[in-house]
Amino acid sequence: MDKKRVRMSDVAKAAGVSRTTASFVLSGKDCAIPEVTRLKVRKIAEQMQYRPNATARSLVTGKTYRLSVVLNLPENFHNSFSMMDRYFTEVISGVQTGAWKKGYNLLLHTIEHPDWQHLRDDILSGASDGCILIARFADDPLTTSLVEANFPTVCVSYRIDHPGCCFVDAENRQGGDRAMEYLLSLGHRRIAFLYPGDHSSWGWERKEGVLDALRRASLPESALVSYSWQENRNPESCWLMEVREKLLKDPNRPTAIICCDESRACWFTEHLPEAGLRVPEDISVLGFNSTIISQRTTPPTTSVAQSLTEIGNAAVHVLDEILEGKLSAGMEHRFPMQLHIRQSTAPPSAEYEKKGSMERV
Amino acid sequence: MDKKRVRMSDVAKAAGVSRTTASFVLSGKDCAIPEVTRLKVRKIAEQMQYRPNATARSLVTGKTYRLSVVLNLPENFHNSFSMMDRYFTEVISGVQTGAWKKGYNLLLHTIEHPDWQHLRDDILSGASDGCILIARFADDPLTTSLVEANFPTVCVSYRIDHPGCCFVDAENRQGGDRAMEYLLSLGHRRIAFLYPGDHSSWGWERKEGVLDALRRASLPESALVSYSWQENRNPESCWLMEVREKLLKDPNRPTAIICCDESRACWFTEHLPEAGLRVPEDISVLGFNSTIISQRTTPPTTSVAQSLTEIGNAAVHVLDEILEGKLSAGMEHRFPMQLHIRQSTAPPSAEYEKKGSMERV
DNA sequence: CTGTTAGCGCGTTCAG
DNA sequence: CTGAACGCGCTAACAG
Repeated sequence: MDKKRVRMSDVAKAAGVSRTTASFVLSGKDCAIPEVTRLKVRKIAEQMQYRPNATARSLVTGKTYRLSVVLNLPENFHNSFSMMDRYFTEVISGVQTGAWKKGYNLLLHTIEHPDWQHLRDDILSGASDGCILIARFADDPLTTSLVEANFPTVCVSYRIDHPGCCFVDAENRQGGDRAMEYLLSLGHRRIAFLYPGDHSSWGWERKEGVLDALRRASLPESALVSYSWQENRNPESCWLMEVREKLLKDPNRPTAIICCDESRACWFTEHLPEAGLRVPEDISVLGFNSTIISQRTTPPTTSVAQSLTEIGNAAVHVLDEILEGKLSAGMEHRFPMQLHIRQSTAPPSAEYEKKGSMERV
Repeated sequence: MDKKRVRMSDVAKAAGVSRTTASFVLSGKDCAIPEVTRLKVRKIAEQMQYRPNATARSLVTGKTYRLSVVLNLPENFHNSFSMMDRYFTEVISGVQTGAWKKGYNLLLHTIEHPDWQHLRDDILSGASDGCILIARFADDPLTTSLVEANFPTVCVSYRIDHPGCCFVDAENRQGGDRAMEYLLSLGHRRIAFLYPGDHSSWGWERKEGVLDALRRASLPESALVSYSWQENRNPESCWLMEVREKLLKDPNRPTAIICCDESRACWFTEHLPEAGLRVPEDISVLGFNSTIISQRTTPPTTSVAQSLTEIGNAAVHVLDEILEGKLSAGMEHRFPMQLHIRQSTAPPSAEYEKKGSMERV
């Protein structure tokens, strides 16, 4: 079997010095130890293939140089890993870069079902110095419990209503506003708004932005038809198809859709035509995130972009500052959103426009 | 600041029992401790918000229930994180599922440049029980050094030439064979083969498979024109464009391309037409992996699929068995590959076919 | 069935 | 500058 790992005391003995000395030179402290001894100890350590034991070191220093990362669960439990979603891929990419720059590794907690108490215990076990939670919800008990336990925590793309909550997110309100402003400028006057529901801070914020633009244009809130996928517990496709059915049967059909989720938006871009609604001739589709997914639909989907890698990166920086004690709790970082106009949006067709105006009277 | 965490001894004291007793009931051992004391200790622990310290526990048990994961580096260093590649996304997804089933968390080592010695020390620091290396190369010094250090290690999608090397991969040779067989059956007689080079086990294996099919059809090896991107150190696009140039200028131009990398294959599907080569009319393109990336090019790209999630999942199982001592080193797991025929491949056009036959005489 | 004791490997203080 | 000594929080012998 494995011979025992060589310990620091082994190195010290072999080098003919005390363990203290060995400890000092091997942890690279700037204490006053003669250059000769330093070199000798290092050389012996190298020869003996000495590797410091991270666990023992963590036990005494209280630092692990690891950051916990928790993704949310996909809403349909078909797929076990939200990382399949391009959103997570990009955020994690930014987190990875930030972690590297600050000298952390990432501890990816594996979860398959919403057993948040177990997950909380795992996070609080001391295996990491802090925690980055990604795309969870405003009513998430896990987040609340971590923040209340005073565990260094940063939320990405959402926040909870607690004074100690630190988070990094996009300017969702501004993004929603921009999306709506654009559709209004094209002439749309009846617009469907598809979002997760008000338990999601980004869903809620984007909705507020959309309403801002509506009010600024002096249009009634009834111009917006909201659909929430919050309560939906059926497989994904069902909700999408139900919404499509409702759109088709609506006598006063919206001429545009704003959909807060990228993959759902893309589904509409590609699957409304099957049901007889051409995109963008009969109906415009506007989504969010604007990753490669939106770029590659037919036609490409207009989308409100956020810099996901930048957000992930910032999350690590904020967490690092908390850990360094440079930051008080309750910080908020926001990044702007930007509209990427593609071919899934166009002015409403004359026919629908006319019909719309008549009914508005 | 933070009050000290409550320790097991605090719980024991509060419950009026010894630390041993507390330890036994809190680690859920099946020893004979009266139900009353168990309940009492548990209740006190709950009230005091006791969380076992994973570091201390690991120090004494020698187990962390963490698995190290190391991705390779993207070959162009523009993008810091290979996880942006769909290949990694899917493999990690499988790894995550497997890890969850076996009760492990994942330790994602952050690396930005090829400082493999530092990375090796990090992996050998005892912060994890074993290691999964993904899509590295046959000559990778990191892999060699870990295997030789006898650290529990599983390679995914590659292997090194060492008796102790455990790996999980697809049947690359069979996949290459199948791809070539298919193109030959369409009538292609001159085919370009784009691969990383022979330092990559999958590149080499797929090439062997391609040659198998060629030999079986009694065709000369000269029917295959190989291009390797191994030596290429320029930005990605340059290599792609250079190959495209060479294809264009080839008087005896191949009528089909087999490209071992999915995103490169997709680039050809979409960017050969710009240069005047229609796909598939003038030239067929066949790639690998067959993820959503291949499905969504215009036209969709024919591709040899492998079940990446299954491979990732298997990697964890193999590693777990090694850790449980159920498995000797040097295991190999292979998964079959399957051809997904799409619209980027077709019989060679009559003109090229004729020209090809004349020149073959 | 419970308490006592000895480490796990390392960081750090405090006399020599 | 070094060695002895203590403690991080917990597990697991070994006695009582």
